[in-house]
Amino acid sequence: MMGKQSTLGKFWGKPAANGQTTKTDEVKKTHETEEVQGTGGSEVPSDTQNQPQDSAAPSSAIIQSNISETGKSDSEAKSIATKAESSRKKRRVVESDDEEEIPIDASRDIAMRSTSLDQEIEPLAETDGADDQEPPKKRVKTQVQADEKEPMRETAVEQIREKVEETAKAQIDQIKEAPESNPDAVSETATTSTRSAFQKAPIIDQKLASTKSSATNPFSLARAGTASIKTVSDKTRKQAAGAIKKGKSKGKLDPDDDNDENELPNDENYSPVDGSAAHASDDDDGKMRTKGSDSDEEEEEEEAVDDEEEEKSAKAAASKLAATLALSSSANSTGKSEWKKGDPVPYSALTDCFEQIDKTTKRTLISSYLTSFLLKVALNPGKDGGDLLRVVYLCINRLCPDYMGIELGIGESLIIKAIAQCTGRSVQQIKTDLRTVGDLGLVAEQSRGKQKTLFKSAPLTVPFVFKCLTDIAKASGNASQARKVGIIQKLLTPCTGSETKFIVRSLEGKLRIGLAEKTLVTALAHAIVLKEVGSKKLPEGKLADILAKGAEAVKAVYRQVQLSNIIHNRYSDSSLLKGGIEGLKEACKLTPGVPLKPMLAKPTKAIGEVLDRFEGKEFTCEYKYDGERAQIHMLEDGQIVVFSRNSENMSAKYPDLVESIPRCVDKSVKTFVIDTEAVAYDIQEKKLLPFQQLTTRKRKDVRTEDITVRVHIFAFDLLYLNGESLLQKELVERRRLLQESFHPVEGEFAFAESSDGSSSEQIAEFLDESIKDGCEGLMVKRLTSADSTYEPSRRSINWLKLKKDYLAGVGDSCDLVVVGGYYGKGKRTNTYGAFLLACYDADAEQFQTACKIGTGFSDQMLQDLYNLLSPLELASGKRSDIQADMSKPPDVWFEPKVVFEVLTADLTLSPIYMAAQGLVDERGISLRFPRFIRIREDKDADDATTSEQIAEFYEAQALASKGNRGGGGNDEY
DNA sequence: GTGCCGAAAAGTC
DNA sequence: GTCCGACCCATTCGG
DNA sequence: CCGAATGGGTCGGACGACTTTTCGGCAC
Repeated sequence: MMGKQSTLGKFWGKPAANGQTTKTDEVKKTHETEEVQGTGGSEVPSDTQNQPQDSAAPSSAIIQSNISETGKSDSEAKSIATKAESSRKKRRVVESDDEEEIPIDASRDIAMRSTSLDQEIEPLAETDGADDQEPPKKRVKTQVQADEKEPMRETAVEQIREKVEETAKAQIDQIKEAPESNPDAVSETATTSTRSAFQKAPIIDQKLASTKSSATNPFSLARAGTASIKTVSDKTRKQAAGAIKKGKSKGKLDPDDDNDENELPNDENYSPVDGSAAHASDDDDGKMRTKGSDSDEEEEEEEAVDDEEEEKSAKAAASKLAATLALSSSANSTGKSEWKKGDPVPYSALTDCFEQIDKTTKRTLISSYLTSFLLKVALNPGKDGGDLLRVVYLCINRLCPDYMGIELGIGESLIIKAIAQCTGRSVQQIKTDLRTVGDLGLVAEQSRGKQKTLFKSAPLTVPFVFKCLTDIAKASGNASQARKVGIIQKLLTPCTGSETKFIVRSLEGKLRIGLAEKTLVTALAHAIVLKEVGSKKLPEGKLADILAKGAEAVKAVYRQVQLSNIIHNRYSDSSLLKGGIEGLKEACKLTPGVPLKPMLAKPTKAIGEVLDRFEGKEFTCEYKYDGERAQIHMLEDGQIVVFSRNSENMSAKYPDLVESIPRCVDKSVKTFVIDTEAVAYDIQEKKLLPFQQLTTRKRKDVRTEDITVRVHIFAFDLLYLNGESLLQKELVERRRLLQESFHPVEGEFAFAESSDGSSSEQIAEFLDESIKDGCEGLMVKRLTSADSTYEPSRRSINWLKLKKDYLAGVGDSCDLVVVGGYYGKGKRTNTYGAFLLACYDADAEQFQTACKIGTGFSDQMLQDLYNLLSPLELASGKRSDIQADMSKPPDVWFEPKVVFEVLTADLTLSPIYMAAQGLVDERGISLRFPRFIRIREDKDADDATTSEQIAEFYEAQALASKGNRGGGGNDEY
């Protein structure tokens, strides 16, 4: 133990010696006399890397194996699973006609009801209608896929174009009369061409290699590697198992033999799966880059260069993308992700794509993988044409646009329950696995993997999965949880291979593959462009150019309108892309009633940094109110709608605003969108109330009469006025219009306090003021120039926020004892992911929990902390001198010994933490936004911040804002 | 059935 | 909300 | 002059306190 201590000592930052001292230190000078005797450890953290891993004591060996050996958990799981297997009940789920339904219907209805967006959604409605009438096709087909009749295509480019061409053609006449039976000419070519392509993948490879210098350049680089850096966990292994039969959907399945046939050779070609990409070297990557840009230059003139250099860079990027795209498309087809024309997209096709994405961390690659998949879907979007939309939703874990507020109502516990039932294992077993594996999806997959499937159910399809998810979301009321679990089982049962994993992750709401909305938008944009380009022959530079432009256009639209709207409006109907990219711009404009992503601000560490950035430029400082972001819209009919920061419709929560806002608007104003902060307000005292007060407002079915917490609006931006979008205007202009169009109303509406001063002193002074007035700090914004436009989510961080606790040495910092630990998940698997901290009650000689902490650690630190703390785990559980709420105990208890220095923004009264309980309130005190700073090596557990100190901090904080807030801490609630 | 309580989920920061 | 890490892209530095 | 190093910006994913809402289970 000792040995370890000192070894580890080297890792930690220096003790307080020359670092800043904690607030605690100052308060408590008495203790301070002790010298920092640099355990040899107080050296430099820099040698951390070189530290031989085994240098720590014995336990670390265990840890080590734990960490590096994924196999371990694997085998564990295996044994458990085998046991469980016998008891497993087999459930055969026959896909019902449910599948025929178009799930989107539901959401559409809701949309119409809950917001006035009928217009927006119209296009979708149409198609739905059409499809609904379509008689359900029975798709029992002979589905021996003609495997390969096509001679090889010349190049990947050819291939893509061809695919585009024929399918596009086919699609049109096809949709309405869905080719019933066997692959007719149309559908066949579509499928086969790609399929054969994929089977020949290696050959293509060679060809490409030889033709690299040819005109097809950008595509030829296809083989850029996915030097997979990710954990070589079993997912790769499993991949092979993830075979799917396609081409059939309902009814009994045929022997899988034919599948296997397809499968094996493919795997053969593909087999060094992770290596598959491996022949692709970084070299290639490099070449690709340069070549791409070369060609670029050649192509220059063509387009009116509206945007200066940005344009160029975007192009370069796109050309690269174009290149990777080819790769992805050929690689993509390696998975068995083909499906027949008119058939619903197989879920496995999607998960294949996910797997591919999961293997890389490179965003461009991710994007191109996705692009080629989306393209495929776009060309063959299922029988109702809505699969693209569904796929997109599945990619970002949504069911519908945010503002419709459809939620799954499913969390970890329920999923665990479902998995347990589905695999016949106990909830406890699953939880145990979760600890070691760190991901429920993987746990589920492993659990499933052990089961023998006697029957094979029909494979999952995207529409079916989507339908299940919406069903889950819709379920409510009595026994709804059981129903949800039932649906989950229905989903899980037919899962093969990695499908399980992704189903579960979808339920959890986290795909965890490095793909999220932003990346998806670019991928979608590229897919759309490619589809438009279709069969047209273009010089490759041109293509890159178009790609870039398209992406830019779609992104621009995306900034104004939710992603889902884009698709809703344009891409869900069968005649995908009616209006094309250009039409898109027209169709998706900023409209009152449709929320846009609010602009965000970047944290700033010092006033100096603000000045650095805004040197010599005009800027303004505004109060940063401590409330809730509220984007308020007024529609043409005078209706007021309030959206939250995450585009949730909050109108129901703020009926008072709906009533009062019109009073603040000038007569001339017909429609608007303003960006504001809603702050709790004491109408009697005319003071702002703390955030905690605001959150106690009811959220649903709020009637104005029984509102207890009044709200004051502080407006700081105007995005739309009388039919015109102001996003592109400079902030000065927007602010001017804002002030012209609205007028403050005492106790209800005001403009955010602002100051245009630009010296360091002025800012500092204003910052102090803001805090005295009960705000969090300042927002600093450019006033003029192109950098002052309102750009939702682009340079998403064009505003700066300046909070007192960011400023070095200003914020409250405490030294707290680590008393408990929580196992980490995801990338924190195999270390603790968070810790339970306590302060010290000197009188009672007890430790009182104060907060958990899970941020501020580097990966290395987390690792080191595991090594340091795991020996302190108490087998016997909580020590009796630790006061803690036991309803949700940590995974492990520690002997109180290690002290963390922790920074916090605020202190809050807590329902569950014990710190300083009884000193200022019945409740204990906790920390808002706690983050780890360093280990206090120089402190022992009983040198930690004491309860009294915590209480003092709290009082001081209440005092500091007394000027404008309800008095002290006691009478607030 | 009703009312109460606790756990889970979702959403704010 | 905070924070870290990987990637992308542009710029600068050094041979 | 070109490749390597550097640095800022983005994006994704770990994790925090606290509140209301919803649902299941239990006692009555």
